Amino acid sequence: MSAVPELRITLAGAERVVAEGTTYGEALQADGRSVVAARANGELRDLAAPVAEGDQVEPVAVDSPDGRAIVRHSTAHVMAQAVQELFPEAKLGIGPPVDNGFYYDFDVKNPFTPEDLKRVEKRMREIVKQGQIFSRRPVSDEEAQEELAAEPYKLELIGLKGGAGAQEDGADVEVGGAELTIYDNLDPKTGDLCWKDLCRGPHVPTTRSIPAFKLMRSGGAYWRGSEKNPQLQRIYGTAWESRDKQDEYLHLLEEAEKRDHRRLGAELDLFSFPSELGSGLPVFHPKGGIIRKEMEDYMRRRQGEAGYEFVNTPHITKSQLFETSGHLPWYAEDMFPPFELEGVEYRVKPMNCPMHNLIFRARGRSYRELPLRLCEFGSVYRYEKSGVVHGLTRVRGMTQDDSHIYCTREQMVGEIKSLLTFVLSVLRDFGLSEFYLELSTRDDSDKFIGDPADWDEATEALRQTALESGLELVDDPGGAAFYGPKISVQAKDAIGRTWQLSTIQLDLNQPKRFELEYQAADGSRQTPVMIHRALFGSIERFLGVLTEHYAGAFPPWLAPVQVVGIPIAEAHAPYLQDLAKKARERGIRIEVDASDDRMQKKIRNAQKSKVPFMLLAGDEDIANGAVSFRFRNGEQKNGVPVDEAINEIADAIERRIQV
RNA sequence: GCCGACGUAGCUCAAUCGGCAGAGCAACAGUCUUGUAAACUGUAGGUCAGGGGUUCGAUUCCCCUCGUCGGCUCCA
Repeated sequence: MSAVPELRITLAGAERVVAEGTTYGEALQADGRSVVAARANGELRDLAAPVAEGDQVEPVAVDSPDGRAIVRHSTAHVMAQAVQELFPEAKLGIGPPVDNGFYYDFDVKNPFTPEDLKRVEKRMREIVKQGQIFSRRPVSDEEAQEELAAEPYKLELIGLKGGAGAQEDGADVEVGGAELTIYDNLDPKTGDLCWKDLCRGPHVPTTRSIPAFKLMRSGGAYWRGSEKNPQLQRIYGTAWESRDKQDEYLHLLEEAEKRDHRRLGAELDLFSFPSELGSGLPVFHPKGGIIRKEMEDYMRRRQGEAGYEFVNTPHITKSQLFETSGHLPWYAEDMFPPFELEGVEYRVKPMNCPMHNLIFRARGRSYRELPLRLCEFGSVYRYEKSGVVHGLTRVRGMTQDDSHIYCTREQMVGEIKSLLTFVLSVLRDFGLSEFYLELSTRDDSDKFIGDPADWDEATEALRQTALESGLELVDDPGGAAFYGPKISVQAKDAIGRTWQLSTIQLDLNQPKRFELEYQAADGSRQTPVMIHRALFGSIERFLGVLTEHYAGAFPPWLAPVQVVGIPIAEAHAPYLQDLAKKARERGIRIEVDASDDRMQKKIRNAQKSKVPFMLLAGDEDIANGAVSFRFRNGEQKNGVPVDEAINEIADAIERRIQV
């Protein structure tokens, strides 16, 4: 009898010798709970897989990003099993882990109802409790095709294996590697096969290794992400390494719901969406109007300081202008339909750039004028498809703080660089502090116009600047505007969500199409480079984002009402009216609540409307020429002399601080 | 645009298995007024999203339109 051969491996940096046939789980002494998989030579593996000579082995902790993804992926399998048990006719699509959870797509005759989800979740809990074993089994293409003959979508994936594009739509989760594998779910007592799925893995060892999960919602989803394909029914769920983490996540969702700008917009009387106007067409009420005005005033000042020139252009134009710009051939389905006047076709504008081009072209331009920075709060209208309209973040009528900068090719890089600095400084003043950049480029699709060489040059200029900024840069291939590549600034809000705000787009096409020219120092005529720049994205969207970022509790400089004066009793109102008069002279937006509510009710009302400062006055304060603060967090500061109080408020407004 | 859910007073929600539509808050009126999140009493408020159909009778059942919400696709 020969001795069992031995293998040398490296475990978490230390050399070890183990018997052949040892699994990663054994080598790592993994419990399948805190450690759910292994990483061998960089590859994720099942704990049940055998080690190989020379392996570098690391544990994959359940609370690591990979660990969570594995738990989520395994939970998706459990869900699919439950669905097929309850709905035997359901055909499997794909079921990958995603941020915070997972989904699985099914082709079913009838979409899932909330009751269906409850049943599925109940069955899932039974499966988890049963502790079914995830067992990996390599198969040939032919074997897989035979075993999965009843799963048309899986068959399609087998055909795609390794093909380009498989990675983009999540299909690689099913058929990622060189060889196909099927995961069998086995009854832990009898070893009987309960269910199986084509899958790359790895998985947690048993369904008991899934610590916490919950089904969230269902909805339609196109097969492989294309609207040309049939629509499947997707169920989303969340799964976590512990019940606590899951509760934390669910709590975050609740928090996000409370911050929803659509809810706060109504509660704080900022804006509304009258259905009489049509979908995606907001109106701003006086309080929302104040915030907009503050935003716009601020932008006017900053742009004035930064060498921008203010222009104005109309909302409609002859359609011909958009032929020239290239919008109609490439962008028409996003535009409102034309209407005819005096035998000529007109359009509502979806973008301001063509009109700014006409201003540039209105007379001969000299290189001495460049960079020429035209800016406008330009209202544009886009025919957004009915299913995508969403609060202020996706509307059909919006105002962009739009600017078009015309410069020489030599100035291009410097101009983009200073633009990026400008953009970030503005966003910081609005209280946003965490950013990353996204570089949207063209791919080989035919929705882009112009010479690829021009695109390359423009893309490189943007990339160079983005890299120099030191901010994280994420690639977004195929995400460019039809006329040029763009950098977008993504900002993180107070609860960690990111929003696309500013965009900086380079355009080497429109200047040619509009035959824009300037005269260079040597007397020659040159085509300028054009940079599109919307800093807020749109004023509407930015206001929506700020509303969610601040949860409606705007910093004093933006708050519609900055101060509410609250008399302790009716007799104290005139004193506060005097104070209010003084404060208004300092530009402070103050109201005195002289209603016949009781003082406590007035505080409650002011608190609910998220006013930054409450100033209370009763006999005691009046005797001392003072006033008492109540802040939004409930703290108070009593007996502050009136002038001092006004100074404190004026100072907070001026410095744009949050209180 | 596609899949699904939903639409009752300004807001949040009841009720009617087809038979005169109800509450709290908000609004309005009156009474009351002392220290940091809800005083009391009363009044008014609805073509039950809009249109069509079935029915003796529709807010309730069916169809269409509009709008909202959750997804997909798309996007500032």
